[in-house]
Amino acid sequence: MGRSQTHKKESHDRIVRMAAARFRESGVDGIGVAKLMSDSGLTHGGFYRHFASRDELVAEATECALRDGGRAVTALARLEHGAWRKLVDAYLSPAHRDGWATSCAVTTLAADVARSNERARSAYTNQVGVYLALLAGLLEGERRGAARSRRKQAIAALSTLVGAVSMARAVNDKKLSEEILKAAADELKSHLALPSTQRRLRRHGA
Amino acid sequence: MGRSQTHKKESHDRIVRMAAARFRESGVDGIGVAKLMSDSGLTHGGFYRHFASRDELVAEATECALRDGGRAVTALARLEHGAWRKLVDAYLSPAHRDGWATSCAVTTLAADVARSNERARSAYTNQVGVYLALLAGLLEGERRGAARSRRKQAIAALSTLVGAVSMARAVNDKKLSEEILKAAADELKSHLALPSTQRRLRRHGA
DNA sequence: ATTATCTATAGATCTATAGATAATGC
DNA sequence: ATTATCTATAGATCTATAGATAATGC
Repeated sequence: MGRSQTHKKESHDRIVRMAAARFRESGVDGIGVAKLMSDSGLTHGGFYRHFASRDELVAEATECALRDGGRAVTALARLEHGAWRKLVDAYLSPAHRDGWATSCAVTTLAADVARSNERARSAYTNQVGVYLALLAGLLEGERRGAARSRRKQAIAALSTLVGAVSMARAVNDKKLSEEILKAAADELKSHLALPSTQRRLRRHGA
Repeated sequence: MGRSQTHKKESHDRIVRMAAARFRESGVDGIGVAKLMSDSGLTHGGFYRHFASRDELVAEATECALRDGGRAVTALARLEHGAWRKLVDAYLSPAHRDGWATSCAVTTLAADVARSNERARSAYTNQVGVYLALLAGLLEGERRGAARSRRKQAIAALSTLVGAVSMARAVNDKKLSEEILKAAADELKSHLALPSTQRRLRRHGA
């Protein structure tokens, strides 16, 4: 039907975006080329005029998925007021836990990327770097110690976000799932966003 | 060749243990029934006399993988001295990061379990409960606030462990990977294992 | 005329089943 | 005689390719 370069680029982007969503939903091994193409409104025969191999799509879709999540997190981190709190609450929300297709790929694709090609892994590595810089910047706003200490805190905080969402998705006890999200959010907010005196009071009292 | 019930149980266990390792290595969708059977020294035709479906093996192998990791963590948690420190250091060690086949399934199979059957998810849920009880128990040893607070801290700590290992595996920058493991370990050890006065000093000084 | 996409298919692999084989336990 | 495992195969699905078709741009 289409023959123009523009049309081809649109098809290419549609396939990549579809794969970025479906890979997050079903896992990178959970959906095949034929289904991805038909979901994108195309037939599977055309696939290899767009990508040298399935693996190349995996790389492009991973890049796309990471960019998605990155945009959302960056937007929250740039808020004037309460950026840390809002970022933590959004990341650890039931909506993010349940919204696989549009979720942060640093959590959702972690295991798939670890077993995937170098291009996907490099995109993941860069995105982790971006997140750590954002989080360390927010900690700076809270005046928390030296730069080296802030980086460590950023790493621990990102780990907590990723781990909490991973576990909240896997458990099939709805109460436990929400408890995990809430506890991780509370700890991240109380440990890192309050002046140290309040922090002590909160810890030892009610 | 074999015909005894004993022999059958041995074959069954061998298949489950093989699957528990291979599923962690390659992902639940990353290896097929035929390969699992030949790796277990059997032919694929016999598979369905052991399991009603592939999904049943996924459930049993997930239970087995979770038990593996659980044993290792429980052993560390029961140490008289420095249990918290040793547990954190072992979980966040390069050896655990790289040892997929024998690693803690709460991290390694999180995404696969989340998309898997209820039996696998229930096993995962139970194991998370066991870990939280162990960690909260260790926090009690450190005299840290009320039980409710300890449970929250245990959830945040387990999230940090799981997230740090997930990311350390996915990034393809060796230095960043080790930095993630070390920073998460340092934060977990300094935040939770020191008396609160030392904690304040450490945070604001060197 | 070019080329993005389509139809059709090769060859490999997947889950699952049917029936044969051969070691155990009566 | 029973039954754990084997050989063989069905039918679906997977990645990848070859050649046909039809819309664009000269």
